[in-house]
Amino acid sequence: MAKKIQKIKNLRSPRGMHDILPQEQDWWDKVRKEVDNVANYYNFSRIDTPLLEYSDVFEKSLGETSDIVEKQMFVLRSGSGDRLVLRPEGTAAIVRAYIQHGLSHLGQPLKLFYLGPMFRKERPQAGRFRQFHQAGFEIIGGQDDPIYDAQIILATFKLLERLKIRNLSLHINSIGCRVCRPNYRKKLTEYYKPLSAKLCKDCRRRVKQNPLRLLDCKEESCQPYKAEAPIILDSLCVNCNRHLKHVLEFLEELGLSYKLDNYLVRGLDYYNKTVFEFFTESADQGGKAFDFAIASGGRYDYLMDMFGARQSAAVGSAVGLERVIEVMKGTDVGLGLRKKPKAFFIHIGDLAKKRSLTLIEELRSAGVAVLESLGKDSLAAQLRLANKTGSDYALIFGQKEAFEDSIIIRDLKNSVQETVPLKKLVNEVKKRLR
RNA sequence: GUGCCUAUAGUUUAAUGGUAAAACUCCAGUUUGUGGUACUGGUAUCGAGGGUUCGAUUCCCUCUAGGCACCCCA
Repeated sequence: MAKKIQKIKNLRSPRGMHDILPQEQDWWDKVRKEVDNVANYYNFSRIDTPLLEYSDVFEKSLGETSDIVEKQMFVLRSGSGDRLVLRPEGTAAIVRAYIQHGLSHLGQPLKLFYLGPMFRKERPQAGRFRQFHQAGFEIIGGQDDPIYDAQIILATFKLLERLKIRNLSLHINSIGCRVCRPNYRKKLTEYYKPLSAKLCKDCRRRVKQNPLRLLDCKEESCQPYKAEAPIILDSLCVNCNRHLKHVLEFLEELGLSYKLDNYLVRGLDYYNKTVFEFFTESADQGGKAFDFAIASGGRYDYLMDMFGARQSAAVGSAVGLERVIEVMKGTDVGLGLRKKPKAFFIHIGDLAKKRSLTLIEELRSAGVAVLESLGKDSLAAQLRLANKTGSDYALIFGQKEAFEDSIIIRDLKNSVQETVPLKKLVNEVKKRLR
């Protein structure tokens, strides 16, 4: 008795995780290619780390109270009971690899880049997914020279520029260091505490838990207080101040315009001194408006410290590729892909069909882009496909031609065709496709 | 994780308490070896599970997924 095949119902990709379908791949190819180009241009070497890491890599480094660690990590338990997590970001894993393999020996600082999927267990929204892709640049080790901050920003800018992202605005700020940040936090808290009753619900909580986040508030009623709040620039220590000043000078030297944004604070604990985000305004007119960054980064000397690096200096950036592609699609710039000319092979009859296999192979190995649909036997259907795929020529090989050792080359644009001997096929086709 | 809205063919959208229309796409064909037009036909257990009902795609509940806001973030 034949077993009944049970259909699997409700097949779906997991929440917030998407298939990248063939129609989408051109965009991704373009992005991957430009990441590669820019990395090459600035001498960044590629590094790939596992999708899984021991949870310590992120828990200790991003901050135990950061949202990512508290509730956004996918945690797995291995057979032996180790806690593994799907990486929620790239930097911590790269620093781990850097330390583990003693990559400081490759020269300092080391310039690395990566591209791959990241995972965060968030509620999905436009521009926010549970599996998403980031490309990033890192300059690790050596001195905490502000020139590296500028180089990272430059490389990131160059990538976005090459991807034709218009109306970019670069926001930059310094969040100080272990010395000056606590001072600023204290000032901020002292300023806000008496105002507590007048603030929005979220801000009242922020005063106690995460004062820096007060600067992020978008609530109308809080804006006046925000405007009067002390800004971090006035609290920076000499060192941090000088660092920021140099970064800005370098950006000016490079002709990169920026907006000093005193309200910019980043979510991860490991940042110090320079933090920055790239926004795009193009999406505001029509289409979806993004009020989030498409790329961001900063200096993370403390992450190096935490992982026990000798040279505790590092700076990096990450680009959200889904967001970038979304913006690219919203502009009318398009991909500007040049179509390669191609030929479509058509067979008629059994003999011709059989011989098609070797003929097509011959063409392909000679470097000719050949399309075919060997499973379709009707001439009309094959021609229709040739037309739809945008092929330039149809190579028609039928019963008659198979006997004569010839083949028809048909120009699909002007419907002119010519019969040529098989021997000349490769050369004739190559000549025409050039 | 919280709140609100949504869920019908591959896609975009209709209608309806009595098992579903249309457009585009795709597939096949319009008499046997010539395409892009036209014409014909085909493709939906109406997100999943349960409940109310004689009967639900249509009403109710749960779950799942999507969107928006919050949280946070690329």
